[in-house]
Amino acid sequence: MAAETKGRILDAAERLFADSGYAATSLRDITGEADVNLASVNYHFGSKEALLSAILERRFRPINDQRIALLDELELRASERGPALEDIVAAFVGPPFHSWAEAGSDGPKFLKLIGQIHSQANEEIRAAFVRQFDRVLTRFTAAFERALPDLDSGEVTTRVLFIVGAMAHALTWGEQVAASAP
Amino acid sequence: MAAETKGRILDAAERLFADSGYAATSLRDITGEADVNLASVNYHFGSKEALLSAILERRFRPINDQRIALLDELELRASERGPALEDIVAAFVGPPFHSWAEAGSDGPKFLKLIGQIHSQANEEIRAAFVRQFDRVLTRFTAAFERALPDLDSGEVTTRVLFIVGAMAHALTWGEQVAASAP
DNA sequence: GTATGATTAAAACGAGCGTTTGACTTCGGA
DNA sequence: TCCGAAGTCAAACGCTCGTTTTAATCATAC
Repeated sequence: MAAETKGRILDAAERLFADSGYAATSLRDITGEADVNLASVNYHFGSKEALLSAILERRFRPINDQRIALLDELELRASERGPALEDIVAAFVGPPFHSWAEAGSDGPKFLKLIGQIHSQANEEIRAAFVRQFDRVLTRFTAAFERALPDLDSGEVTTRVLFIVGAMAHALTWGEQVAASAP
Repeated sequence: MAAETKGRILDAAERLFADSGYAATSLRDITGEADVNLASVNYHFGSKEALLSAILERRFRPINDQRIALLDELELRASERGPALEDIVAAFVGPPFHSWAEAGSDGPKFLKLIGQIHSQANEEIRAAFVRQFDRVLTRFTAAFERALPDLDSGEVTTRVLFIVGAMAHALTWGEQVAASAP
């Protein structure tokens, strides 16, 4: 029963964190939704914060692995000047949306969580999150700089920031906009 | 002393909400930072949520007024085909960054708050926030549709979403990126 | 069948939360 | 000078929070 309980907690917590944010979601909300005992969160994960880390780990690892793999492939096949800008963007932006399409009805929830996390300012959470993306940002920023040799690296960093922001925001709000579109 | 206390609460709450989020910031944090009595928040504003509304009101009204004024001016001077796309974008994106430059050291904090609010999913807060921007989004979406007659309105809505997201995210994270830039 | 280790259950802990209360200051106008 | 409204203050309210504890239950190997 252990694995099942852990999974139910992860699923419920992911859904609730995505909808209401980390601070606004209580462990009682989570265990109530998952229909498990309150104490099981601390038993299986240790703390509320460790639970969040487990959620991020479960979802982001395959996405970031796929990003790196796509970029590896691009760079193998590319000419000496490196991959085309559009291909790099696609390799960066595609995987999370792809996961969305792959996952069942839980997909959109976890994408909303990404957007949610992006604006949670708690230092420890931010640090854990940024650490997950360190290798990805390093690799992609380097690829972008190679594809955009006329820009200084500060400008490239800023533009990557815009991509991430547009993506995160679309993941957070896209559902509502899509629903209200004619 | 009344006005001074109210202002101190507004300033401190804005700063703390921007740094840590609404749910994660307690009234004791706020009154401690503002060096006022705990009860004064409920005395002057009624509740924690009403305090947030007061902060939004104080900051967003002039920005949105300026956006509308800039768009009015653009449309007055424009040809029959309406203002240029870049000018509409500038009228939309400029005011919050402009406020940032105008405000003193408090400016960046309130811009971070915008990004923070954008991902706070509490329904009441979201509703109050969206209501503030209703007229702005209506006016600008119409202007964008006129400037981009080849796109259907759903695509325009999506692209406005990207602009807002890139902006909100840059406001939230730009400080850190700027600090880490070489 | 019973001992053993892993899991679940129920209850309670102390701390912090938003809010309310009621007494105490402050201070301009009668 | 006194009054009363406006504002401040310390204290407490009831409640929910994350976490811990202790006991009950389960599965499994002997």
